[in-house]
Amino acid sequence: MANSLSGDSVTDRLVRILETFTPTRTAQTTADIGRRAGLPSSSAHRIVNELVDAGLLERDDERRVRIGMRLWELATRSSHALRLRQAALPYMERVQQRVREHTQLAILEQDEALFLERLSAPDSGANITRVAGRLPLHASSSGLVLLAFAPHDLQERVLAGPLARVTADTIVDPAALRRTLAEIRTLGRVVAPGYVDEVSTGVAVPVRDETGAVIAALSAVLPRDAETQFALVELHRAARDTERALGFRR
Amino acid sequence: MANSLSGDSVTDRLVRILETFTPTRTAQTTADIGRRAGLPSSSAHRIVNELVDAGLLERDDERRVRIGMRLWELATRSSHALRLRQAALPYMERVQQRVREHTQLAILEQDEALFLERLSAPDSGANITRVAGRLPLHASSSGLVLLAFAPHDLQERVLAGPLARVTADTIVDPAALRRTLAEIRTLGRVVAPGYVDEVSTGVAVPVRDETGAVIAALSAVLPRDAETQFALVELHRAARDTERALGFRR
DNA sequence: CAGGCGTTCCCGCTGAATGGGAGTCGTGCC
DNA sequence: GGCACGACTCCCATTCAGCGGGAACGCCTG
Repeated sequence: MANSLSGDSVTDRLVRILETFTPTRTAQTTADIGRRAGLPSSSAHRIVNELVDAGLLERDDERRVRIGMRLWELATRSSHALRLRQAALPYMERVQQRVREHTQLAILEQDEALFLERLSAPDSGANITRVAGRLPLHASSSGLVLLAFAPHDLQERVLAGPLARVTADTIVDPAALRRTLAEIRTLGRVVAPGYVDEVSTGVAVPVRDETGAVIAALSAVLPRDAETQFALVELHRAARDTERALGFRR
Repeated sequence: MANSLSGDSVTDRLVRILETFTPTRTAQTTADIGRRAGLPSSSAHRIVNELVDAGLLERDDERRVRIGMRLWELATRSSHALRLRQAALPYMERVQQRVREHTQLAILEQDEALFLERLSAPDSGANITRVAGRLPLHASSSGLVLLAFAPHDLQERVLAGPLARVTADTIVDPAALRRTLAEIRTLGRVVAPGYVDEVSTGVAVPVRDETGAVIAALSAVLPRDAETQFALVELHRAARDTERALGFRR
C-alpha cells in the first residue's frame, strides 16, 4: 500500500479485519478491530467504513460492527460446500429423526475437520461442535474418518506433528493412531468414545465421490455408553443417499 | 485507486468481484470475472490471485475460480443471522418431521425476503426457494408476513412500487395487498395459494423479539390443495419455541 | 497452422491510500 | 463540575502500491 508501514496488500488487510471476528466475538467497536488487526486507528476506521458501505459489515444499534448479511449471502450462495450440504441435509434429517442425537457433516479444510452442518433435537445431549467450527483431525470421529482417507502426506504430517490431548481418551500415540486409521479404512466407520468430550461417543462414516475419494464425513454424537450400531447403520444409509443425490453412481 | 480509470475503491472492486458469483454461476474463469466486474484483464487477474492467496476465493482442478471455504466460514461464524438460524433449526426440524413438507426461515433484507434456511424431506414437493435465495416481499408467504409487520415507509414503498406478477395468483393490486397485510396483522399468519408457484400454497407466521417486533418468518410450502391448519399450528408452536430459545420472554 | 482465448509478466506513471495528528463528542470516575 | 479516557471523524502532505496497456506464452479448436 502507498505509505503502508506494515507492507501488506489491501486484500490482506481486509482478511485481517474479517478475521478479528470469531465465533465468540461477533460484534466489536471499530477501534477494537483496528487494534486486533494491527492497523492504525484512522486506517481502521476508514477501511471499516468502506466495508460497511459495501455491505460486507454492518453496524448495530450501539454502533458496534458485525459481519454483514451480504457477506453471508455471497458466501453461502456460491460455496461449493453448499451443494454437499444441501444434498446431505434431507438425509441428515432422517438420521436425526431416528437416532435423535446430534448429527453433523464435516469436510477436510486446512488440516482440520470443518463442520458444515449440525442438526440437534431440542433434547439432544452436550456437543461442543458448532456450524463453521473446527476440530482437530485426530481428536474427533469426523476428523478421523477424513484423516484415514486423506492423502498420504497429510496423514504423515499429522502423525509426525504434536497430537493435542483434548480429553484423557484422545489418541495421542502416533502408533495407536496409525492402527486406528487402518481400522477405519478396513471397516469404513469409526467409533470414538470420549475423544472430544468425556461424556460422549462420536461415530462417523465417510461420504465418497464417484472415484471413491472421501469428500466428507457424516457423524453422530451419542451418550458415552450408548449402543452405536443403529446410528452407524443410519449414517451409512444417509451417506449412500447423499452420494446418490450428488449424482455419484458407483 | 492509484490510476484507476473507474474511480472506485479497492473495496468496491472486491465486492464487484464477489458479486459476479451467483447461485447459478458458482465457478468462472478469471477473465470472465474481469469482464463481468468491468475490470481490465490484467487487473482482474492480479486481484483474483490476491483473493485466492487470501483464501477468500479458491481454484478448482480446471483453474476455474470459486468462492472459498474461508469466506463461508467467516460469514457463517459471525453472522448475526446465525443465532436466529441455530435457535430455530431444532424447531424447524420438528415442523418438518410432522408436516413433511418444505420448512423455511426468512428475514427481511433490503426490501426482499432472504431465506436463511430450508429443510426438505427427500419426498417433498417442488420449491423454488433456496438457502440464501431471495423472493419479493409481496409474492411469497414469508415476504408477506415480513412486510405486514415492517416499518410503514417500507410498506408504502412496496405498495407504491411496481408489484411484479410471479404467477397468475400473485397479488399485484395495491389495494388488495393492503387488505391482505391488514389481515395478516390481525390473524398473525398468512395463507398464500399459488403466489410463487401455481402448484403450491405457502403458509407463514411471524417470529418476534421481546419488544414484539417481527424479526423473521417461519413458513411451509404445501401442495396447492392441502389442508393448512395443521401446518400453521406447528409453525406457530415453532415460532414460540424459537422466541423462547432466543431468550425472549413476553 | 492460424487465430482466439486465458493467463502471466513487465514496467513507467500517478493519484489514491496512508497514517500522524488535531479536534469532537460522549461517558464514567473522582 | 471537571478531568480523563476512549471512540470516532476530519484533515492533509507524503509516497509507493496499485494500475493497466502491452507483449509474450501456452493451449485449445477449426
